[in-house]
Amino acid sequence: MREPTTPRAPRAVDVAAAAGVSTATVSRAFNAPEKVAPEVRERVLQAARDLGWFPNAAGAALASRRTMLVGALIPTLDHDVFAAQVNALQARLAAAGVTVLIGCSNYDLDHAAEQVRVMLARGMEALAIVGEEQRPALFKMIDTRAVPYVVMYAHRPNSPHPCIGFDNEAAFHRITRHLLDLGHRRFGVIHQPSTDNDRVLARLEGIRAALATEGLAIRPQHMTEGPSGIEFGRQALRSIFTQGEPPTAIICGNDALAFGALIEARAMGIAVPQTLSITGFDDVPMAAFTDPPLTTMSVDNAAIGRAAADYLLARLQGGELEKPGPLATTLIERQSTGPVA
Amino acid sequence: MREPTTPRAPRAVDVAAAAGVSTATVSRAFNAPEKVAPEVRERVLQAARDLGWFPNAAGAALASRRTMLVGALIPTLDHDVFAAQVNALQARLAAAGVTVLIGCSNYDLDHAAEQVRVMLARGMEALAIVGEEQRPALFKMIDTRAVPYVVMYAHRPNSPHPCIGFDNEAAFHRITRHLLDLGHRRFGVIHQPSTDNDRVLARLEGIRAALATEGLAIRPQHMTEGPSGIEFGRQALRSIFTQGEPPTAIICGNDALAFGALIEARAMGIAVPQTLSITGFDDVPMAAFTDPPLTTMSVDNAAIGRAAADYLLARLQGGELEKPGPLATTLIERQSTGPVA
DNA sequence: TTGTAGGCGTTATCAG
DNA sequence: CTGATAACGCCTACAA
Repeated sequence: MREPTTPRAPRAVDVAAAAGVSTATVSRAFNAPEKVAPEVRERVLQAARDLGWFPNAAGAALASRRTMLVGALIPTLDHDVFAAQVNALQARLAAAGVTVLIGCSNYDLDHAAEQVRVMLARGMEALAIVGEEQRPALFKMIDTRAVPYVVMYAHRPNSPHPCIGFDNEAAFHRITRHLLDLGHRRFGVIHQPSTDNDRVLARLEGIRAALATEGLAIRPQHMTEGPSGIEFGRQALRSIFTQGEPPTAIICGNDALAFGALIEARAMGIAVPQTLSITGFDDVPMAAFTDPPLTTMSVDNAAIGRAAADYLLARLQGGELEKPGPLATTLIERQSTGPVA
Repeated sequence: MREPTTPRAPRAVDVAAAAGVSTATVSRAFNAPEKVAPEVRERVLQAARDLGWFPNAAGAALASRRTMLVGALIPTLDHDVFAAQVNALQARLAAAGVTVLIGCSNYDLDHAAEQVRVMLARGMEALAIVGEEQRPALFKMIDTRAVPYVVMYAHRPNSPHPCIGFDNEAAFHRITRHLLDLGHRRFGVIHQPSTDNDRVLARLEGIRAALATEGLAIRPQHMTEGPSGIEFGRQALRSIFTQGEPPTAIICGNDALAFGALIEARAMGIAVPQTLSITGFDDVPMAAFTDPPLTTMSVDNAAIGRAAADYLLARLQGGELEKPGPLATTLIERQSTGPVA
């Protein structure tokens, strides 16, 4: 039979009374154990255990002016890439006693700014934000409060923000170069929605710039934009192949889109890579096992999360760090790309 | 040029002074606008905007004894299933002004209990926990503080906890039945680590019970347990097919394992479904596009998150609800299963 | 409708 | 090493 517990949580005074000390000593026993006589400390800890007490964070935050809270603002959790980053960020920060609060913007800039407001109100000591394309008000709030922050996932050389991520433009320049080297001259692109999305925009720019070095450009009808996912990849490939002379290479914004393209190519009897080369981005586990295996770019998302955590932790410790450099991406050449026929 | 901002955040008194009212009115203007004269309210809101002020959550929590915080404890974010649930939970709760704090246990029970301790210390008003297999201390802490909670993802008919999820045992009973109906009599299983994992255990029990109705059981060498993922799926299939008379049907704990089995079967020249039937679980997007398309079980994870949010919200509003029933799962019959040869 | 004043639970300062 | 005591920022009776 459960005793009729009072839902009221025990407080420091209760522990103090039980241990026969003052609340100051209770506090010290938890936050600065070395300042308390071992014997007394043990008595306090025991009393706390008995009562099931631990410091109330709101009270502690108020008094100490430290919340030990860091916020992570991402588009959505429903995407491997962001989930992996946050997961790593969180693991790293947790080890330092910092709790991570996650906010999702659902790719909506106003929503993102609102989330940051909430986070700041909740006393985040630092922030990790995905994407530098944000409402000015967002960065203004952060600035006003002088909260350390880092832009995660993307890294743009001339960004005014500290960024931890890879250079999207360079990465897609690299992919495009790979295809150019294989002799391709007619390209198609299947990409995610670019509105308010600096990463996608940078990727498109990387493709454009690489092609321009050879005096090439993509025909408008071979540029397709739509929801990230297998379904749109299929649709887009079919659309591209019914719009005049088809490309010999298609660059996809991520692996899911590439899977869709691969599937539809097979359905349409288009030989990959003999007739058409296809590239992805992310290198998800399945990419190695499609038929043919997908040429794609590997990004270490966990490393991004860890690096962001380390950067923030250092800033919290007071350091004025210099802006981090870009993280590397690796082109994984598999069999979905080949020399132009 | 940015002015030399004082990093010190403005407080309610500052706003009060600026608006020529008392702090009580400032508070009311934010928390009970209807109790403030429209004109005064506007003045306060304007002053707050000018100063960039919003209530400090720690102070508010302390005074109001409400944190508007709900915790979600999951094994890891690095898994579609949990990320989707949390994403939906969070979206729903955010609409009610509640912030979600996520904790990851990494499948470690001690870590999970520790996370709950932290969450409780931070004043969570309610908790959503994945899995009912937990340290007794975890539920004791929750009970002691009389915090509303719900076990998410799994639903077991006789669980002492309020559960929002599907019945793992019934789901795998159903899959097994499907294969039995196709005439299969020799089975193999490829599943995730079962240690401390009630969902996996329930699934295995569902398979066992279904087979028992036909007087059948799985040979030990055809039961394989390992890390969830394509790689182990491949390995396990190969192992199963080198251990005496092979099964004609293999039940996998999730789609990733099934993908691995499918890939390895193809590599070994085993015809699916003619020689071997394979089933997955989760119905991830890719499942519809493997060769052959995968027979699997569809679970609406977003619905689980939403239902958990609704349940918790109702509890928070004071209702003593009855325990929710199980959510449905749907068998998606594709071409990776067929009649026994 | 508005103001006054006390308290929420902890930590930090300063004596002792 | 330990104990009073005063913040911390806000909310909420209660009184006006």
